Amino acid sequence: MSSDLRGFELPLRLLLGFRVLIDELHEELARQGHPQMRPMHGFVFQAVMRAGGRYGATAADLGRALGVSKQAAGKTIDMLEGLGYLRPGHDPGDARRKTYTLTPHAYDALERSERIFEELRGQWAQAIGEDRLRAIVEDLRKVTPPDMFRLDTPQWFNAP
Amino acid sequence: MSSDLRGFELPLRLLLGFRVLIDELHEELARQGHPQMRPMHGFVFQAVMRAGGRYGATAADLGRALGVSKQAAGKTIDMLEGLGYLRPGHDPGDARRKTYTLTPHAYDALERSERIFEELRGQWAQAIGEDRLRAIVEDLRKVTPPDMFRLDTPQWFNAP
DNA sequence: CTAATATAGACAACGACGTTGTCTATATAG
DNA sequence: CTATATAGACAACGTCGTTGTCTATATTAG
Repeated sequence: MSSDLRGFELPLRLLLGFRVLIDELHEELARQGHPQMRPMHGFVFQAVMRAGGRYGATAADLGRALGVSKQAAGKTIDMLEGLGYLRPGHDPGDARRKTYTLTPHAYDALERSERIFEELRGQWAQAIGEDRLRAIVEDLRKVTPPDMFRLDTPQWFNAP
Repeated sequence: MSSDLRGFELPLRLLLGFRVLIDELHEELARQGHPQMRPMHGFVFQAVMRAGGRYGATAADLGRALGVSKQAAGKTIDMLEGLGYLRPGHDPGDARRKTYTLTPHAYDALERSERIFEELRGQWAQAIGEDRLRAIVEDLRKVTPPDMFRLDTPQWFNAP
């Protein structure tokens, strides 16, 4: 674990940091009534809110937002509807659009995620210092793109 | 992109940082004679070196190291053998074991990856400062597990 | 030495999840 | 009015993971 990964350590630590946060988030979410939530879902919820129009987002909207085909987005929507996180609607101005919006259950999950992330952030701040933690986020902003929602769906992202 | 992702920003930045580094690595690797390398492969190479015995690693070794089934590991091995990154051998002390070791082509890829990562690290250091960059890695060590090689194979990790 | 158990590897069936392609219905632009 | 673009449904398929089964080889217990 020592000398043979000088250059490899930075990317690896970034990935591990992400995974630690996401894994702990979902362990806690499961305890708080959302055992079916997957890492991908939070991003999908965000995308549903952003990508849609006034009456919600369509599969095509979602596909564009997440960087997948509309068919793949449609399957994700079906699953989330089945889990009670999305509900169908329609756009009175365009009969083609079959829209979806977040249910209260989904907002609950988002709010809980927010709180859990803040708790985890607090733990990290305790471990490394609030200033250093803030510095990490500020620094990463300088070297990462501003658009956060093209994720190209990693598979472990979807793992149960 | 502003207020509705307070708690979400830290994990997202970590992921984006990882993706930026990995994507740029592979763009450059492709230019340097390794267009077929995928994000997963570097980890597999590391695992082949670590997980195996004196005569190389088997599919079962690799599966354990990467957290996937031996069948999945076997398919990965087949692909990497086809690309010229692994070559078969055998263990004189155990006729069951069908071992694999890295080819010179794989070592070339590893060395180039190392150099490219150092370059990217240099770019980041220029953007945010060498001390801050070092701090990021040191801090992340404190909040991430020491064992880095259980990755559970994300799919985009495998994307072309 | 032999018998029971564990492990390596091959093979097959299957499942999750993504893709592309085709088709119809509705909007929108010329 | 007509041509083009887009939404959505449906189907076929590819990739990559899984589990289950089978044989060969090692290892351990009696």
